[in-house]
Amino acid sequence: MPLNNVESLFAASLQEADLSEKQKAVLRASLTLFADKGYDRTSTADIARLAGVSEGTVYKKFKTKREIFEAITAPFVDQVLPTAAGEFFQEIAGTAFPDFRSLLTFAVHDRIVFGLTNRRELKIFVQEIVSDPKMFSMLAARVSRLFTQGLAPLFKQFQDTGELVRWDAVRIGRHIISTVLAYVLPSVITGTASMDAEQATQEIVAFLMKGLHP
Amino acid sequence: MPLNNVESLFAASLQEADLSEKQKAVLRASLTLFADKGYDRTSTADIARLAGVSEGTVYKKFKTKREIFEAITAPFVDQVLPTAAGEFFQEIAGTAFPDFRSLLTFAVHDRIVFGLTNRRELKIFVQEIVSDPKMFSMLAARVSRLFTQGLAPLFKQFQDTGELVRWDAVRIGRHIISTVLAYVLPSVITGTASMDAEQATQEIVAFLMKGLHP
Amino acid sequence: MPLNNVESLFAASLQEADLSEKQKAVLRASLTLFADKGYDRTSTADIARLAGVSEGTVYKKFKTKREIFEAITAPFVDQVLPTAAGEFFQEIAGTAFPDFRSLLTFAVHDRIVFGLTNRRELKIFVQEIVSDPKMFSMLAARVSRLFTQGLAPLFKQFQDTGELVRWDAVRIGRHIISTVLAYVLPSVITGTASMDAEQATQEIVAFLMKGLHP
Amino acid sequence: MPLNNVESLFAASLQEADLSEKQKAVLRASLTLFADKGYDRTSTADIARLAGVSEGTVYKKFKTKREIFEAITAPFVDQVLPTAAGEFFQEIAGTAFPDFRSLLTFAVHDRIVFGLTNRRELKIFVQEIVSDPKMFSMLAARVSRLFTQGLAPLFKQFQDTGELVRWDAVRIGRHIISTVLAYVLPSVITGTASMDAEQATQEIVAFLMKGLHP
DNA sequence: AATGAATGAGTCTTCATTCAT
DNA sequence: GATGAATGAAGACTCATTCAT
Repeated sequence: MPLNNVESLFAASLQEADLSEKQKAVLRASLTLFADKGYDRTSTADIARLAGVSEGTVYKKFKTKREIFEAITAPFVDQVLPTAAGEFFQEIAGTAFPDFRSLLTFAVHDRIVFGLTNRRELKIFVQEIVSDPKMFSMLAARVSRLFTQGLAPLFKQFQDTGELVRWDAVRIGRHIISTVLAYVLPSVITGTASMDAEQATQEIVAFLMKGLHP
Repeated sequence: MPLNNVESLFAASLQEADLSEKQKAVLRASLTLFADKGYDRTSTADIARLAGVSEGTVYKKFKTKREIFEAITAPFVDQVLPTAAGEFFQEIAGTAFPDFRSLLTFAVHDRIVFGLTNRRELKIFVQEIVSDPKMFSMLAARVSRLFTQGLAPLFKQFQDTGELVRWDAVRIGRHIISTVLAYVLPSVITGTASMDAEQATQEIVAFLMKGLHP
Repeated sequence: MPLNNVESLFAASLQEADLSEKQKAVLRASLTLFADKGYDRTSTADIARLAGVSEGTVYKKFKTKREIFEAITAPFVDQVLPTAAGEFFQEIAGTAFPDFRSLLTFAVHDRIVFGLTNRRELKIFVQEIVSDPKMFSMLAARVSRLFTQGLAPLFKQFQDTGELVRWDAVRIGRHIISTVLAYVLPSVITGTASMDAEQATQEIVAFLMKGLHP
Repeated sequence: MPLNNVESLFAASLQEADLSEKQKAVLRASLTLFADKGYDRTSTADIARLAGVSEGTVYKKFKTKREIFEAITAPFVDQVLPTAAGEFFQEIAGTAFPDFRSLLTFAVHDRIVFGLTNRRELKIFVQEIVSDPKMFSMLAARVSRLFTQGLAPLFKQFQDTGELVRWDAVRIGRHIISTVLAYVLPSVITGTASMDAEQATQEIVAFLMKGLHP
């Protein structure tokens, strides 16, 4: 079963050519602090200190503190989620899943690993979603589209074989996502990685296979 | 089916005798602003303005901004959650549920109504949980105890009749909670109440009854 | 040797008819707090709390915080000092001091007891003098007048008998006062009364008798 | 007779390399205002205005208003007093004083000049001593030690030659200090320098030579 | 007379942001 | 590109004072 190859999404975005070493340090420090204390409770002085640069340097590439935030989260929402979804599809398209359980097992495990790997970015993201309803709505719409457009045909295939209940794709997606999040979010929020991805996958799949059975 | 009779938990706490009308306005304004913009992005000047009082009045009863926050959330975590759980148990104990579906339907519906009714307090709560890992851990421990101590015997009863899968109480609780939250949290975060509690209850119960079947 | 009979100057001023029991409590509390923490660091809320009255009551008799201060210090400077001086003179006039040592011993002991008795009032006074040059100048002028007008004839008498050096009255006064203060002020500032007035008088007189000898 | 060469103690501390021109202006303005109005009655806005800088600048180097106070007084108590005492001793050790009068004349004149030169720092110091008994006790202990340890041998020398009364060093010190302060403090408190150091020295020495004679 | 809730100007402090070097 | 001193607009909080009851 192929593993998620976008493990270090943020690290990848740090490779971008137009960022000096110090700018990257700023991003890294911001990521740490935003995740630890939240955006509002992190000062630009904090960032400069942890990054080991001057306060002026923080503002050389990024015009505002908000821009730093976006440099961290925008890739996440604009590229990473779709990209991840894209790769996800390619995996799915490239692999002939013999049954729904195989697909579910792969998908759940993949997303758990993704979530744990990008734990800190995810936490920043979650904090913002909870504070900013617009961001939540945007994300919800995007995920809805992913299910209604991208995944619906796949679901139909398993619904036709009698392996998947004939609910609409969004409802199915909602059940899957909430079940996965129930295992991933505690690690994201507490910042600990103490989770057995294999065991979690087993438990989730066992529950979902029954819950989503026709 | 008995309905949640703690609908107006916050309103109830506003009745407390030692709060003047203006002090109550401060609490009300704080609740609104904290829920809308978050604790950090709400200034005491904002609160004073919305409450229609001077900034000095804000600090007459509450010595710090944080105390206002706690005046809103502490009742929630210290009394409301246990109280709600207590009433919940009394309902359950007082009512002889003929089967697991009846219990589940009641519980799910009750919590959905509770969540929607206390939408704004819940949002403030969620914002803090996401920012403060300690609060998350505390809440997780409390809920765990609720399931392992309070609900385990009830679960056992239905496990013996073959209606409920023989998983441990925490895992069962996790699946139930995450499924309910998947329906409630969107309303909490966006601040809209546009949700059909009956329909949601039906969908959730249908899913859980299968997922938690032995 | 007559003893200072104005021991409780402040207590006396508290007897005034136009002060209710609560108003007196306000004055008492203010005296304590001003002496302990200084005028600026004492809030009217502190005063109300220690006096056991409401904040409104503090302002019933006294229109401003400053007025409370003056109610404490004005008697001190306007009546107490002159009054004390007056009584002092009467004692001196009434008593035929056989020699300068007798006069000095009486005066020094009297002023030490006076200072220790009114320790807290004195401390408030000293704090204000140090902060407000005008008050210092006023006091200096008053004391100068006391010596040049009131005491000069007396000094002359002992200068004529060869018991007292022929310096001007202000200089003599300066030496006497500074020597006495060197013993009294430490107790005033630290707020402790741990001082032996008899021993101090002896030491001071021994030193002054030599220093002021022709 | 050597003159005190630490005349501009504060100015010297302003030369420190890690202070920008504006930071020095902040210290200078604070010194002026603290001396004029006292610490509590000086606002940081006052300081910024007089220094010609923004309020933010005031807090760039000094994290609190109290730190500014300490930047002014700490050198005074931690370095200046001991240093001054040290130089004072070296002068005394380096110079062979033929008699007690020579020593006294030098010491008194030196301390008068020192006090007048550092008039404003001294005033701030005095204000704090009067408000804060702890500071007074600390200073008193330090000065006591200076006399019992550093000066006692010197005193003994003159006591053996019959030039100095056989009182303990602290008592001798107390008489000297109070007599000097009687001349210096008026200038310190009123902020005027209108004093003839030579004349004052003469008067003080004349009085002390007699008062401290065996 | 007494209360205590209410006020609003003012205080210390923080912080995102700018700019001369 | 990088620095860090400087800014000034808020921010949380205090407090002397007032006034309806």
